[in-house]
Amino acid sequence: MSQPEVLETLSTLPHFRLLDPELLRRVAEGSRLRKLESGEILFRDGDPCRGFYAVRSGGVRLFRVTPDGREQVVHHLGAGQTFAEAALLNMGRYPASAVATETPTEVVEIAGEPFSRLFREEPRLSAAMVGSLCMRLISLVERVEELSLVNAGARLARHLLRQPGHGPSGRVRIDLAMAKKDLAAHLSMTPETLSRLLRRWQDQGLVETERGSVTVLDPERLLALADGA
Amino acid sequence: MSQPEVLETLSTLPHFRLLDPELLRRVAEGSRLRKLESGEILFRDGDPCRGFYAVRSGGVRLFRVTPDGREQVVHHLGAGQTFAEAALLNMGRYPASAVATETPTEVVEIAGEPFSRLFREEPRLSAAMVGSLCMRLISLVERVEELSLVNAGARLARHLLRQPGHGPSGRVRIDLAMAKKDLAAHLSMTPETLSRLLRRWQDQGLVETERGSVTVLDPERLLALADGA
DNA sequence: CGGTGCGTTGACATTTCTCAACTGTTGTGG
DNA sequence: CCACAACAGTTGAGAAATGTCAACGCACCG
Repeated sequence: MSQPEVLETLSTLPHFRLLDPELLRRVAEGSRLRKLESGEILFRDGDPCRGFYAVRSGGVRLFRVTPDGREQVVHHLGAGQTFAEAALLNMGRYPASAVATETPTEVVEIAGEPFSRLFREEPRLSAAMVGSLCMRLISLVERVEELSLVNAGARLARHLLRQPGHGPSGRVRIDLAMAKKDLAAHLSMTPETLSRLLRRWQDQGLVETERGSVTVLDPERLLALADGA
Repeated sequence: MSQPEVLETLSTLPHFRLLDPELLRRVAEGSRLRKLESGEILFRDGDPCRGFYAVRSGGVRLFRVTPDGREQVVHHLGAGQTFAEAALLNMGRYPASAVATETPTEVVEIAGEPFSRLFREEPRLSAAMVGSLCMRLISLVERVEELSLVNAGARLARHLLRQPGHGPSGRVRIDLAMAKKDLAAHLSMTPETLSRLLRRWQDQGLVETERGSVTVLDPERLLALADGA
């Protein structure tokens, strides 16, 4: 009964990726696609909780209105992100308001009642959600630790050392998942700084760089740099 | 039957803080306190999952051993933190090894079987866990956004604007939850830089500073700074 | 063959850190 | 109650890291 888009969107969410198709179908049954225009309000702070949401396309802004009428942005969300899970499962009311920021914006609304029941009756569902939340939590904590490092070199070194593919000691090739400029943005530095860092390390024999990959030659010294040497 | 320390530790965890006492007691029944010395192994990568853990005191390091025998640190944990929830609920095996890093280290072991059953039978428990995970997720995402800002001024401005207590427009007093040097560390800058920023803003009439609090006088211009002006 | 965008490099400006000195507060022991 | 140590916070000067702007090469794609 539910549109194919709903099922497709849900199946790509971290929360539900590991669910078996049957269970996923049951989640989808209680869900529907909503198309919004920029500025359209999805729910308001204090509203009773109808359900939680996954962004399929476009963008959503979560905000609170302060006592003096000012709008405080809590969060921006884009495709593939979910929100208001906690509101649904714990609080019964939305703790912030949500508005679409683009035209068109598509969201999947996972209705509260059928979902809550499913959540209660199907431990596989709650376990999957806890699992996906833990995973994201871990990667975010790592990200915070990475970004907390003061100097750009330490951030890059640490990032490289964390990548998988650290096979035999010495000569470890790491495939960059993104373009260098995106990596730079991820590490909160400019592409120029990234380029110069890699250049210097290459001159010092620490790494080799090719298109789309970096080969670590001396993990020891790189580790020292990551610790802030 | 369970030690009072167990109940006390569990009750301070975000996961369980909102649980009613009866349910908390049942979680505690399946838990026990373990005292470890530095270097003592709690579990190894690949072991079947006995349960998950909360650190009560001391520290725990999670690590993986790479194919070439190198030890890769995945994570450090301190008092009040939990780990291996996802391993327990989804995977059945630990994806990393855990070792105590201090003497003494106390952890509460929440045994897998009683807890899993409780998790399956008590939606309040799973809902509380999902809720606490969502909260932490949100605050971490905000932290990442904050740290991603390139210049120190933007990070500080954004941090101030996010604090609660924004009452009447203009003149908003914000009580600092921590000492200035800790705030500086939180924002990944030196105390000197923080001091100079506040000094400059004070001279420009943007804020006033007292011991332990900052009063925002001109939220508008501060917002511009947070956006990177 | 040209255009477009990424990556690199250089010169320069700015921010931020480091080091050092100084101030004020707090807490402590005599 | 006072001297004094310990520590947070401030301020200044200079160094280092990083960003900005501009130019260029190179690959990829129509």
